[in-house]
Formats: sequence, C-alpha cells, structure tokens
Amino acid sequence: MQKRIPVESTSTHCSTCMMGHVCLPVGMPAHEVEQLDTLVKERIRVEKGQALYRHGENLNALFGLRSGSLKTLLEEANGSQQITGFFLPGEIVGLDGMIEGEHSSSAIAMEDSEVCVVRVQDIDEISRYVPSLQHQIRRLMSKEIARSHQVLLALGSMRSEQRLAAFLSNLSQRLAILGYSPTDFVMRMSREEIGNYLGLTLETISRLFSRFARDGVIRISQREVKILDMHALNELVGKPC
Amino acid sequence: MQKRIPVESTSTHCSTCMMGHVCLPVGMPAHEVEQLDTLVKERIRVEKGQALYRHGENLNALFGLRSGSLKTLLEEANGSQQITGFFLPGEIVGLDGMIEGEHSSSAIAMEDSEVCVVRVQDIDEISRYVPSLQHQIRRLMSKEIARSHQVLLALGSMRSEQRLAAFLSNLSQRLAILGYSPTDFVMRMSREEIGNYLGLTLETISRLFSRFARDGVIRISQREVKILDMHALNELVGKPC
DNA sequence: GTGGCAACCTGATTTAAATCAATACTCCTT
DNA sequence: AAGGAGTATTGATTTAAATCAGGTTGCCAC
Repeated sequence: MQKRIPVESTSTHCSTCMMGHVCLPVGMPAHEVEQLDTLVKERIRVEKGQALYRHGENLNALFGLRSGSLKTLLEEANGSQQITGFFLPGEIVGLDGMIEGEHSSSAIAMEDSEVCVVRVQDIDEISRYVPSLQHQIRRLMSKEIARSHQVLLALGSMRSEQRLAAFLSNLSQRLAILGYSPTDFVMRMSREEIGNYLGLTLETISRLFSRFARDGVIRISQREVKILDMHALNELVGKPC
Repeated sequence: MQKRIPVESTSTHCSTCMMGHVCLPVGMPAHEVEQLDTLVKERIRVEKGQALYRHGENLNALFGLRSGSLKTLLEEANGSQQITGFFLPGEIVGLDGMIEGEHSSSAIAMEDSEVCVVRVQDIDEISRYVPSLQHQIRRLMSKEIARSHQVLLALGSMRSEQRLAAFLSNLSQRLAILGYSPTDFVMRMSREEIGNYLGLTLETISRLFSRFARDGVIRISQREVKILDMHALNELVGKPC
C-alpha cells in the first residue's frame, strides 16, 4: 500500500529536484533552497486508488507531489463525497491538515504516485535559519485558499458549459507550467470524477465533451484531449451567465 | 470612508480584548498572548457598503474583525460577482492576501465595522520570540481552507434546501461561539447575498425560508430568524441527495 | 480469441431551480 | 403624510441539468 522510502544522501534533494521550479522552493533564493535539503527525509509511494491520508488522521505533514496525480475529497456522513481538488506533480497536498488535530479531507492517488514528506515540525526547525520558508508556506496556503475560491466561483455562478471549459483551461495552464503540452494531454480523472468536482453528473460532462468536440474546440477520445481552439475555450469560460 | 484609528496605550490590546477567546489569540497560552500587544498598532473603521480592501490591492496584512460584519467576494471580468464568505466578529479576514502581490478578493462591510490590523511584517517580527504565533497563523489559514472546502461541498453536492439549512446551522454555531443566542439572531445579509453565496437565486432563498417557517423549523420576519427546531434543521442538512 | 466489467456515450423524460412577473412590505427622505 | 427606492414574497412558466434507460467501446483476465 504505502511504501515509505527513506531519502538517501545520493537521492534527490529540493536543491537538485527537477520539480524545484514548481514545487515548494518556487521563488525562493537558490542559497536558501539548498538549506531545504534536510527538510525532506522520506518519500511515500502511493498506489493507484490508495489513500495518502484520510479524513481524521493526524499527520502534521505536507506532501509535495513528485510524480503521479492525486485527488482530495470530503466525505459526508451519508456516504456521498465531494472532490475538492485534483493535484499534479509539483503541487502541495495536505495544507488543510495543518490544524493540529486532523485532516479535514482525504487524499487518494489517481495513479501510482510518489510524494515528498515535509513534517511541520521540521518546517518550524528549519525556518529558524531560513526565514523565507515561513513566507513560502504562507504563500502556498494563501494560494490554496485563492484556488478553492475560484472553484467556488465556478460552482456558484457558472453554467455547466463554463465550468467544464474553466476546468479544461485550468488543467491546460497547470500542465504548461510543468513543461507539458498545454494542448495535448491525458486526463487522469473519469467523467464521474470531473462531474463530482464540478457539481455536475457524468452524463452532463460526457455530453459537453461531445459538444465541444462537435464545435471544433477540442478533439477527445476517452481521456486523451487535444485542445484545437484555445481562444474559443477561454471565450466559453467568460460567457455571461 | 476608511478611518484609521491609532491604537492608544489605554486602548484595547489582544490580551485584554473581549474577542480574545475567539480571535487571533484563541488557544494560545496567556503569557504569549500578552506578547501580542504590540502586534496590533491600528484599527480601521469601515462604513457599511465600503471596502476594507479590494481585489488587486497589496496590503500584506490580516484583519481581525472587532465589530460588525463583512463579506468577501470575487469579481469577474463580466461584472458578475461571487460571495466567498461572510465574517463575524472575532473572525480573521484577508488570509487570501498573503501572497505577496495582491488580494485575490475584495472585502466589503455589511454594516459599520471595525477591524484590527495585523501586518504580515509584524507577524514575522513577533513570531521570533512568540513561536506559537506561526502555528496560530497556519492554523487559521488551514481552517479557512477547510471552511471553503465545506462551502464547496454544499455547492457541489447539496440541493437548495440542504444548502440553506447548512447555512443557517453554520451561522447559528458561529454566533453561539461569540456568546450570542444560537436560536435568535438577525442576519446581516440580504436574500440576494445569501443566494449568491449558495449558488441560488433570491427567489429560491425566499421560498425556502417560507417553507422552513411553514414546516415549523424556523420563524422568520425580514432578517430576524428564530430557530424553533434545531434538530429538524440539522436533519435537513443531512438529507441524502 | 471470448467473456466480463467498467467507463463512456446518447436519447427520452422528469424535475429542481431559474426566470419572468406582479404585488407587498420597510425604511428613508422630503 | 406621501413618494420612492430597495427588499422580500408569491405565483406562473421556462429551462438547464438530473435522472432513467439502453447502447457502445475499450480493456483486462483467462
């Protein structure tokens, strides 16, 4: 299930990691990034469908996604669940768990994934001599708040078409930052997961994908997407309600 | 508009503030709270309808709401807006603005209000000798993330009835923490604002209030609410979708 | 290959909430 | 006291998306 991998001296540190330009160190001065090398002491491998953490667990750690992809979700008493985010490599998961006590959500791997573990305790330790680390953590948390507010905007005031267009556009932008093609990619999530995230049903998602394809905005086959007309896609997002 | 009030020595500090049990100091050891007294150097008075800050502004500060109430909202290019939160005294506003650069939202007073200004710079300064302050800030940000995820859950997977019930229940709980009656209160927001926040129209909100009243769950007259059957209200929240 | 299963697509129908519309209540201002 | 703006209620109608239902496709195991 969860395989804990001690980080060896020869192994990747933040200062040498390929994800450095997108992950925790982003924007930090190079000499301070070097001081982060003791911050990550272990990595965790999470198999597809398995949980990195579950609602209620007390881990007091953040996770930098090294490879793969995750979804975070809330579970309701009645068994239903709400996906609150999809995460790509370089993105930080677990920021809602920094209330001592417990995580308010669960994180599930959508494919075999690997995360770097950053213990809160170690953040406190290291930030004594790396002052920018505190700023960085706040910046990341602030960004996560802003991100969820954007989703709120989508759910609260966009029609189905806009929501899916916004979803695709956002995914495209994030993949571009990672160095992947912003126009050709494979979605790691099912129609049902997209629907759940966007407050729609899988049938609606399916119909919308077909419509976008018919209108020449995208080409789509299963989870492979090709954005043919990025401009039109972004127009769709902005359509008045 | 905005009146900046220097905090005088005789004036309220965190250690003597009545909001201490709900605001920034909550859960901090008493001797450390005393050290927060230099944290708040000024207060701002914001008149009803005026902005405490606007999207794009760079204030690098947090605000502890001392009195009154605020709403935060995102503005779209096409002029429409999405309310992302309602804030009561003792609650912290502006956590999305800690990305150096700018606030991603705007904060508007729903009634004449007063906030304590906490500069990010001063947080860094004081947290050198008050280690729990960093934890506290993280805790508050984490809580804000969890809060917005809860709203996501409401917008993404609840029906209109459940959403409004959850809204009332949540408001009731927060007022109880403040020491007010959890069953008798005045809502500071209009039907339209509630609808905007919950992704519904003002007509739907009005109809639901009428229905709740007809079913004996609440009594309502304009913005005055009396919750008659708290149990039934919470039942409504949990109703399977 | 063949069977089985999950994911996906598409059409028909229903329904919850939006929209349109008319009226009433509050609170200001003069 | 009257007028008016803003806010709330309630009813009639429309509509976007959900639900229901029957297919197809792709994928994995055997």
